[in-house]
Amino acid sequence: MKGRPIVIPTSYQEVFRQLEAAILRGELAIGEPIPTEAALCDMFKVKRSSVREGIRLLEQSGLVTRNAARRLVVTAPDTRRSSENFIRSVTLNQVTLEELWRVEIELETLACRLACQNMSAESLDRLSENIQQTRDNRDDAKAIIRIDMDFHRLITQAAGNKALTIARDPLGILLYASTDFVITRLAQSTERLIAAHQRIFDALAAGDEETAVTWMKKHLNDFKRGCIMAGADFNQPIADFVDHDTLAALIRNPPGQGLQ
Amino acid sequence: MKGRPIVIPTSYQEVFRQLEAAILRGELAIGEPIPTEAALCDMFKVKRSSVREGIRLLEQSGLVTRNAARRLVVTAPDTRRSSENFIRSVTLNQVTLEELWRVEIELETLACRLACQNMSAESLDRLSENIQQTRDNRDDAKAIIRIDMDFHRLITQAAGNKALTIARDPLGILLYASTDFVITRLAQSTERLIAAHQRIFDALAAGDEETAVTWMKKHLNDFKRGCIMAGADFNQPIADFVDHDTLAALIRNPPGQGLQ
DNA sequence: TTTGTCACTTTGTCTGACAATCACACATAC
DNA sequence: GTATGTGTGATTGTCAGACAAAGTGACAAA
Repeated sequence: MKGRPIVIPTSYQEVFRQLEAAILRGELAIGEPIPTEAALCDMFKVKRSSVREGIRLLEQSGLVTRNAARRLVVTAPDTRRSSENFIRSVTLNQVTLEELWRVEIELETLACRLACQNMSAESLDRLSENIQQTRDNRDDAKAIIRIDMDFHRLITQAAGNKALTIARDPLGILLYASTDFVITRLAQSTERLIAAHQRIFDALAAGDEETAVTWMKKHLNDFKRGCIMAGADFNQPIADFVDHDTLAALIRNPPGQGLQ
Repeated sequence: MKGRPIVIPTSYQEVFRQLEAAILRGELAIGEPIPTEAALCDMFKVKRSSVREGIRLLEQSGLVTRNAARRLVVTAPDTRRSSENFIRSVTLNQVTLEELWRVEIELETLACRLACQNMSAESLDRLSENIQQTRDNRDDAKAIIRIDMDFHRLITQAAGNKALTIARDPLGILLYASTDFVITRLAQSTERLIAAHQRIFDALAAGDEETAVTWMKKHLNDFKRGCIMAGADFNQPIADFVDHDTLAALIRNPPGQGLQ
C-alpha cells in the first residue's frame, strides 16, 4: 500500500482557506471589506482567536490590505507582493547574480519587443521624462538607482503584458538593488547609462525592435561589466550584495506604481 | 508639503518583521526550529496572542514550515510558495492566456539554451524516462498533463539556473493546468506532443541549441493552436480556464520535486 | 462651513484556562 | 533483547471573556 501522510488542518487554516477560495471565486469583490471578525466568528463557528489567526494568513498572502479604518479590504495582490516572495526565495536559495542577470536579459528583451509593438504616446512621455530625470540627477548615485529601476519598469509596463510585469518586477528590484555597489564606485557608469537609455528610447519611439533589443543587451552587459570592474563576483549569491534592510525599503516603497 | 501616510505597526507585525529579519540575516538557520511561543513572548514582551498572530504571518510567508511535532522550522521558501503567489496575482489581475504564453515561450527558450550547455547525464536520464512515461500513458489525458508539466520542469531544472526555476515554475503550473481543456478534446494532440518532446530531447542530447529551441517553439505553438481549435479564446483571462480547486491541488502536490 | 462631542463599532491586546498531540524516558511482556 | 504499553512534561491549538485604542457617523455648537 502507499499511505500518504495524514494532515489535519487547524481551524485557523480552514478560515484562511475558505476566505481565500471565496475571494478567488469572486464572491468577495475586490475593494470591498471582508466581514468583521465577529461576523466571521459567527460564520465559521470558531472563536475570535482562530479567526484572527486565519486572517493573518490572508493578510500575508496579499489578498487583503488594510484601509484607513483598519478594516481589511479585498485586493488583487500587486507586484510588490510577488516581489517580497521572490526575493525571499532568491536570497535563501543562494541564487547568484549571474543567474538572475541571465533571466533578466531574456525578460527585458521580450519587454523591448512588445513595447515596440504597443508603444503608446503616454508611455513614451513617461520614458522621456524618466531620461530627463536621470540627466538632472546624474550626480546623485542613490537617485540614479531608483530612476534606472523605473526606466526598466516603464518599458515593461509599456509592453502591455501583465504576466511579464508580474514576472519581471521582482527581478528588476533585486538586480537594480545590487547596482548600488557599482554606481557608487564607478562614477562614469552614469554617463554610459544615460547614453544607453537614450538609444533604447529612440529605437522604441521608432518602433525599431532590433535596435532596441541590441541596445538593451548592450546596456545589461555594461551593467555586468561594471559590477565586475568594481570587484563584484557575479557568481556570488545575491544575498552578499544587498542587505535585507535596503531590499525591504525598496519593496515597501518601490519606484513608480505597482500593477494596480 | 508632501506628507506621507502615517503607519503605526501593530505588535504582531513587529513580531513578524523581527523574526523575518533574523531569518534572512541567517541568525535563525535553515532547518532549525524557531523559539517556542513562550520564549517569543519573553523575547518580545508581548502576550501569546500577539506572538501567534505574528507567527501566522511568518508561516504564510513560507519562511517556516511545520515539522512533525508542530514546531515551526526555518525553511527556504520553495518554488511552490512563489507559485501560489503568482497564481493569485495572475488570477485576480485578469491576465490572459496569450500574455502568459508569450512569457512562457521566452523562458522555455532560455531553458533550452542553458540546458544544452549544461546537460548532465542524470538530467538526460530523467527526460528520457519522462518521455517513456508519456508514451505509456498516451490514453490517459489527466496523466499526460502532469507528465508534460514535468517534462518542461525537467528541462528548466537541467538548465541549472535557480532564478529561472523560481521564475518559470508558476508559469508552467498555470499554463499546463489549462491544458486539461485541450487534451480532453483533442485526442490527437498527444501524438504531436510526444513527437515534439522526442525531437527536443534529441536536440538537447546532441547539444544542438537551435534545433532544441526551434522545436520547443513549435511545441508551444502547437499548444496554442490546439487550445484555439478546441474553442478557447486566448485573450480570455486565465481564471476562465482553470478552476481554483484544480490549481490548489496542483500547487499542493506538484509533479516532481520543488527547488529544494 | 467648520469644529467639538458623544455613542457606537471594530480591531488590538491582554488574562487565564484547558485539551490534544508529541517527544522522551521508563517499565513491562514476550 | 526487541517490542509494546505507559507516564510525564513540553508545546501548540482553541476557548472564554475583558478592556483599551482608534475608527465611524450623527448631531450640536461656534
